[in-house]
Amino acid sequence: MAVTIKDIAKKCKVSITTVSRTINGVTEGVGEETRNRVLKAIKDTGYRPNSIARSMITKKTYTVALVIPDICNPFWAELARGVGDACASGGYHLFLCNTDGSSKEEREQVQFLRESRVDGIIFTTQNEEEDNADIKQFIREKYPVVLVERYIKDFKPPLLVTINNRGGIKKLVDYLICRGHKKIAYIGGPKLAANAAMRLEGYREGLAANGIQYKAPLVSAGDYKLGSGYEATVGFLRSQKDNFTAIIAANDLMAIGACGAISDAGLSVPRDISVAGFDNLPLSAMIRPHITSMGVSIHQLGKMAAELLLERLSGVMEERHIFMECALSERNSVRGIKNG
Amino acid sequence: MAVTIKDIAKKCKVSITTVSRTINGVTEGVGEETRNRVLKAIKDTGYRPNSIARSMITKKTYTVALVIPDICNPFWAELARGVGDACASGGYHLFLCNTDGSSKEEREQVQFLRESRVDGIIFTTQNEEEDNADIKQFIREKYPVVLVERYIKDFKPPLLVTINNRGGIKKLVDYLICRGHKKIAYIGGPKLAANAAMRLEGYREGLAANGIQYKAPLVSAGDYKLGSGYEATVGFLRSQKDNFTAIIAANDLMAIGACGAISDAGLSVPRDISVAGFDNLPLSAMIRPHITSMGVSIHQLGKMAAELLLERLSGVMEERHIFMECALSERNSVRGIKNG
DNA sequence: CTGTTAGCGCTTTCAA
DNA sequence: TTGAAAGCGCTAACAG
Repeated sequence: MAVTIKDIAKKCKVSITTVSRTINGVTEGVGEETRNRVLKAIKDTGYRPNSIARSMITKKTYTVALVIPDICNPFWAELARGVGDACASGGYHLFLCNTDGSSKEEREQVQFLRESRVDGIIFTTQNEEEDNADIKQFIREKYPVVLVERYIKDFKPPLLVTINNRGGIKKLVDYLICRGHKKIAYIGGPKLAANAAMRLEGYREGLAANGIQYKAPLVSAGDYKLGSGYEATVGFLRSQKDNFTAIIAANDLMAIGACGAISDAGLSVPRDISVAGFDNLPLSAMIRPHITSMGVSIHQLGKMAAELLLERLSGVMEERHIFMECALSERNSVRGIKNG
Repeated sequence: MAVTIKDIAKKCKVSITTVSRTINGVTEGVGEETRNRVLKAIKDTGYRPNSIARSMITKKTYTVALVIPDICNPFWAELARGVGDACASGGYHLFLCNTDGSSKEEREQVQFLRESRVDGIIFTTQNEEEDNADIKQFIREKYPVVLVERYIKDFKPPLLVTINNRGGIKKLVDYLICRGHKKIAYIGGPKLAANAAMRLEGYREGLAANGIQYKAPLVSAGDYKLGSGYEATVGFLRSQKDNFTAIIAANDLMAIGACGAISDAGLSVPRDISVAGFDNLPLSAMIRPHITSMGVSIHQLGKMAAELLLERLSGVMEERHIFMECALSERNSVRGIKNG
């Protein structure tokens, strides 16, 4: 059996209150000598206060939950690290929950909050299955929740971190056009994902701003996974062979898939076709070719989300919406051309 | 304030004992009619039992902690997913802790166990800083801990999952030799890592078994990170140009780095130089070239570790050592040659 | 400066 | 079939 506050009290012949005070660093109300005796007993026995018991009274667990689709996806891993770092700095611990996009797991975590196991939750990504009724309800009840890149129709959550998707992709289009490309294919995200819609908008807007006509055959919908980028590119290569000189993928994973397809077709990136991605995964700078990508610091994204949550948990009740701007990381998957 | 068991009891005009029984599915001792009334009240109020209070009595949290160096490393992410999946299946929740290899964070988690916030811990990787005194002590005290790929000198933990590093690399050497390679360079892991030593042993053993002499200049020590694979390869290319036709990297990340260096030198994998890795990361099958790699299923590795822990938590006290065998995933970073 | 007392929300004997 | 009461390990008034 683990040693408890009672054991220490008995050992030192003081009350548990005195021990409690010592543990909690309450110097006032404990004599120097007593205090040292208690401290020594704690050290000798290896006593650790039972934080479950403590939580029961304080209603604080110093624990938060992060809900993501899949930690194996480098984007979520990076985000999780940012969240984890911020939590650690703030003295919080982190629950990890992989949902694979299912809302069942999300509900699980929400229960966790109700069961007072966590002080707050960070939800990421759009759940495509339903209308987020649970989360909406939950936020209305003032539970500490922060949403990351999650857009709920007709509902503005008090704590939200988002990326400028539309603006980011638009800047990427501008960039490609500056580099001489005029025929730019686009591999989008899942039809139901809100941020995919925004990215697509950015693409259209970018073309329009440069007086280039939008062409449906040059747009394909992927699922943000590598394979779909590959497939889409195979499709472009088959049916649109000479109608594009560059591909923008709505995320880096699909851009990597696109590069694979191009390479498998015996062509070269960027010599034959340029490819640009979105998200700016650290991975994109590691592989060949290094993928030129638009994005925010994902680690920072996670960090900010966690900081927002911790602030809220420390009592700050203000609404906050952090809107992160994208920056270009120019690498070598895009080349300049003369005649698009 | 959240609704408690008391509220339900009051609402139904029964004792909290009756409510408790209903919550816990104890049918004996609760009348059909009473039971339904309670169930209805629970549903109406959205009551969730406070699991902190429950844990205090039962001494169970249904929570385990996973301690890894860095979730951003795809190896650990994959492992974490395996652990997470097994935990979810068993009704457990998962704490994630990134240590960056520092033992401070590890100690943190151990405290967590002492504070009865988690029921058990999975520790991964060798801590290179010290002698694992804390963990050893902890295991001796019979705390539920499972070690993954962690080798502690003169100490056999009761619950352990390891990879056949030596045998795996040896098989990889055999494979390359079968494919005609005789001059095989090797990029090892960190000098202090126990599994790096085993992998190096496998390399030497593989050469010896095939009557090939070990040559120190063809061996370089990396740190399991991509950059070190790159650097090592640059070194080989500079000073050992014609002395090798293939490179074995002690992990896939370094193999990817090696491919990058080769490509940057204007050479091609596998045409000019073959590269093989270890770990068999899913990532290795996604990039170009697809990296031929030896390894175990990382997801499975994590799953087994978690299952071992959950078994232990369910009362099984047997010692278990799972020794996972490696398998080759033949892809296209290695080519057969006639004259090594 | 120190201790007594009353819970936190729940489970678990033990009686009724 | 039910409930009263004790207590998990701790904090937090409130006394002394």
